[in-house]
Amino acid sequence: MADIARATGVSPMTVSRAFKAGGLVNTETRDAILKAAEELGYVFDSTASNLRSKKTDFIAVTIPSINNANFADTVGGLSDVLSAQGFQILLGYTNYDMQEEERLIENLLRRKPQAIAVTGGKHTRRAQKLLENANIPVIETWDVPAEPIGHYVGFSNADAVRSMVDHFIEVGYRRIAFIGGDASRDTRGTNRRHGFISALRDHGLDPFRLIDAGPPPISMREGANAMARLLDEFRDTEAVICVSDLSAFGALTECQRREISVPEQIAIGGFGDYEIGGISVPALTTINAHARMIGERTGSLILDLLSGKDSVPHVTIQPQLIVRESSL
Amino acid sequence: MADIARATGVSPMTVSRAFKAGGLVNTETRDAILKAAEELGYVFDSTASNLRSKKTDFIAVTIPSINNANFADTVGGLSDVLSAQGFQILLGYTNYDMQEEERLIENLLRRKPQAIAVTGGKHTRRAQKLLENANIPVIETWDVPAEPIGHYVGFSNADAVRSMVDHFIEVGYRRIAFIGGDASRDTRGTNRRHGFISALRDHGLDPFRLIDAGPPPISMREGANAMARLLDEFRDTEAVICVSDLSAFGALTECQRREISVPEQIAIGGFGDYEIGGISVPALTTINAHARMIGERTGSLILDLLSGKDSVPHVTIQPQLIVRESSL
DNA sequence: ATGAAAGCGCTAACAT
DNA sequence: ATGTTAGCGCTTTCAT
Repeated sequence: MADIARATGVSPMTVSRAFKAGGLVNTETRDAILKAAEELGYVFDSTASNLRSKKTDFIAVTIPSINNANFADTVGGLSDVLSAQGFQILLGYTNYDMQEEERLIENLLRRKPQAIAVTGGKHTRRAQKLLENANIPVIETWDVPAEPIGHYVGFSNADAVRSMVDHFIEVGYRRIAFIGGDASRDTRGTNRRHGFISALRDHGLDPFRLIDAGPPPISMREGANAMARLLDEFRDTEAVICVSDLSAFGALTECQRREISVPEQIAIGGFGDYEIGGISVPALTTINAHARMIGERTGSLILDLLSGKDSVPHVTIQPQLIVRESSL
Repeated sequence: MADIARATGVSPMTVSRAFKAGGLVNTETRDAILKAAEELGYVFDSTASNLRSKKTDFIAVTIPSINNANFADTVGGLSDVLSAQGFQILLGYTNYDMQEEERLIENLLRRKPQAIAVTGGKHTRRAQKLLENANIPVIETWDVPAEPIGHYVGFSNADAVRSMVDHFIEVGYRRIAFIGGDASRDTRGTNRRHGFISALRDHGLDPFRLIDAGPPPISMREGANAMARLLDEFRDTEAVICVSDLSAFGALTECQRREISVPEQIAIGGFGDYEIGGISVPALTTINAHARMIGERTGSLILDLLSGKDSVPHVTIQPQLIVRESSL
């Protein structure tokens, strides 16, 4: 900036102002400054700006895995809303591990983000404390936390699955199984399984057809393997709900390999409304959790909070049951 | 840091050293400092560190879209290699648009990353210049650039498709079509189509069965729509190669809906070795471009370059043809 | 509309 | 092993 100031015969402060959006600078002066900057190959140094102004325009975001279309959609929504306002997302992957999440949150906070959005409503004690003391907006997503740290944009995974169970029962299925929902790592999957269990109980059915598909992420292949076990262990199963569309599609392919027709011999439901479920033959009944909208709402909430606008503390998303051929 | 220094009776400089990895600090002193830091709820401020030390530990990365398993894999590989060494990735999405890429690169460079990895080997003139003048390692990926800016980790998309054409012809297919490869935005897709065209010509076949699936990203649905057009326009087609596994799977579902058997009535090939292709029924013949390895190699290359180790300037990945049921 | 002075919170460089 | 000094490149604040 000093070089540009010298070249244009103004003070560094005027150069600084010329680069800001609402800078109160004479138009001609600004043009001269921008021209000199381009000629000198000047690149604005935000590290200095960050330090002095205590504004980084970073938004920290943690997701379990980048390689999941649902979370990618959420980040996409967040990114579109926030980068339009000049924010840069600092993305980190927890790999579905709360210890890893803690490390990640600690590292991200050192970068002085102006807000942080985390996936899920359950964290280590220390992570919880770090977030509480960070003194920036904290938004938990994809869940309804038992004790929210700050704000949240989420939904009840259990209730969402319950709505699918109700649908299956209404259509006439009774011997219903569930695939996935590892208790050790994935709270959302676990909540979905809990929702399944309590819904079956409420209908007077015994929820013993539970197939463990291992810790997340649950691949299509693992869904297929789980389906194989289900078909072997509980031959009279009429319907199965899978923890995600990916495992549900894997389960479908296992049926295709065994020439078991879906839904005539067994119905299948998934979760997440991934693209695959809408185009597979048969198409998969699923729950649309509005992944992208979660990101967009989180982004708007952050913008409101940072601009001091008053805003609702909690946003509850309404997941939508989508009935397709696989359960009819 | 001053507070911690006061509380522990040392100088701020010692506190600073206590937080560094190889810090030459007395063990007891360090313990006392870390304890005081924890008690005071101190969070290290990297914005100040970044400015003073001219090291941000940021690595900038641009990809066309976050919602693509191939690019997500590349970022995953990059992230695993780099975050283990304390680097934070600054991710940006170009949405398959070179103008958007230019804006993105300009913004990312202001953050003073220590290296930048971009997807593809073609950029606007200005983006090219920005990268050249950035004075940090620049790595182009997923392609073999005509004029590399710095380093690259990639492969020839055209040659990869050529290997698939060779396979199709060897198996006996002659009337072969190609779906995708929009010329306006996606250089990788375009290169694949070029590879298809020149391979067919080399085999003495006329490559006129080209179905445009629109600008990227090409969804499964768009693949299905393209397949519908192919089946209507060129009824005697024996085989089709799609620009990606996603469109290939969409094409497969269109065949399933029309009760056209694959590969008996028409063979299908994809690109990218997405999970879907390995588990669909029939499984899809594809090209594994080693997306994750591209990320890992790019990460290692960056580590080498930043640590002054000498390293090969260009890494050429060897894509692998994977023959599955859909082309037998 | 522009300028001058001061300082953000660290760490490079040098000293002991 | 630890301390002192200075300063990274911006922007806040106050002045004109």
